Amino acid sequence: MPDGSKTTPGVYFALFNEIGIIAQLSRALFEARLPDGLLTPHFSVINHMVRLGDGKTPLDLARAFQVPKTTMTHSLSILEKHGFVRITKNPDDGRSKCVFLTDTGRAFREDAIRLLGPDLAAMASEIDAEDVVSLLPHLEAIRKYLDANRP
Amino acid sequence: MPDGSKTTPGVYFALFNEIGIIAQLSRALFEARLPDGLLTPHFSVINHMVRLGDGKTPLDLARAFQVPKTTMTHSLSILEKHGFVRITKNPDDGRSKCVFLTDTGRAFREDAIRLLGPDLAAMASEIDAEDVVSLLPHLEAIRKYLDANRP
DNA sequence: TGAAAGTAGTACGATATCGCACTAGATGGT
DNA sequence: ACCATCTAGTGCGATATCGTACTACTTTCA
Repeated sequence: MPDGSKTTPGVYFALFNEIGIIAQLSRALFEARLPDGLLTPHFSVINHMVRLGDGKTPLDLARAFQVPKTTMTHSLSILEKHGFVRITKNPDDGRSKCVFLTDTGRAFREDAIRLLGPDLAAMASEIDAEDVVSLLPHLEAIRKYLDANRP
Repeated sequence: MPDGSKTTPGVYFALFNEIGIIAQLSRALFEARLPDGLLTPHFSVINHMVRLGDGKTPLDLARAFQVPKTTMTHSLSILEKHGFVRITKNPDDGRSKCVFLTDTGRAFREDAIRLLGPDLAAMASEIDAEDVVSLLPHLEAIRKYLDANRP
């Protein structure tokens, strides 16, 4: 019992343990395919803007990724340095800014996805996509619970 | 289709996205309950040693947590500074060392688990433990696949 | 046994993440 | 209109993570 492995809390321990390791390994896999200095967070921000539209504020993005705004400021400065995004003043709010994708940014994402294709295809041959689909709602529920109960 | 949301690769994107966010949120939840300068990796190493036995080498631990050995060296130095572990020479291999738990380290873990109890109990009321149990084998399969196919 | 190759750990430097504190601008109550 | 309060973004400092390169020791094999 002191190890918690059979108790109810132990189940959640095990869950977060597995998830933490998967997050780490999948991140490493991603980054092995990205060009030189680009990391998962950089790709993720671009990907998010392609999927859900650009023009959001840095704080919107920070909230979407559940990171402190200082972290997002830093990530965006990297993306801007690479020419992947363009950051403008927000005409509706003098404190704020807006982040827009550039063609270079879109191309970066396309390239990354293309380079990642073979890895995901290989994975699909061993981890059934239907299985993954059935996992997603449960993970989503856990994510939403944690998000709603943040410290 | 360019967003990948309906394609097979898109499913894996979504999976890793959810998992990444859950890892981040659960980590933040953990750390809110840990004393001052202690973080999840510190707790995890202690917890691992309680569950699976101490006396392992730093490299063993690095492999168990899928982190570079330099990261583990750093984590262990923190744990040693706090008096949670004792690091000795390995009598069987002059290059190597052995990491042992101290009573202080065990007490730290007990305290952390106790402080975390209410959070996990609250979670159990919304996220069914049986659901989590049924997720674990799938997550384990994914983790093992990723581990076996590291870059 | 002696040299080549491999392994454990560390030092160092680069970058990421994040908390704290500050500035500039917006908002709300009087 | 004014002042208190709140909010968006940033600068700074601390720590975590990780790659590279190095040392010391071990193993392998001729």
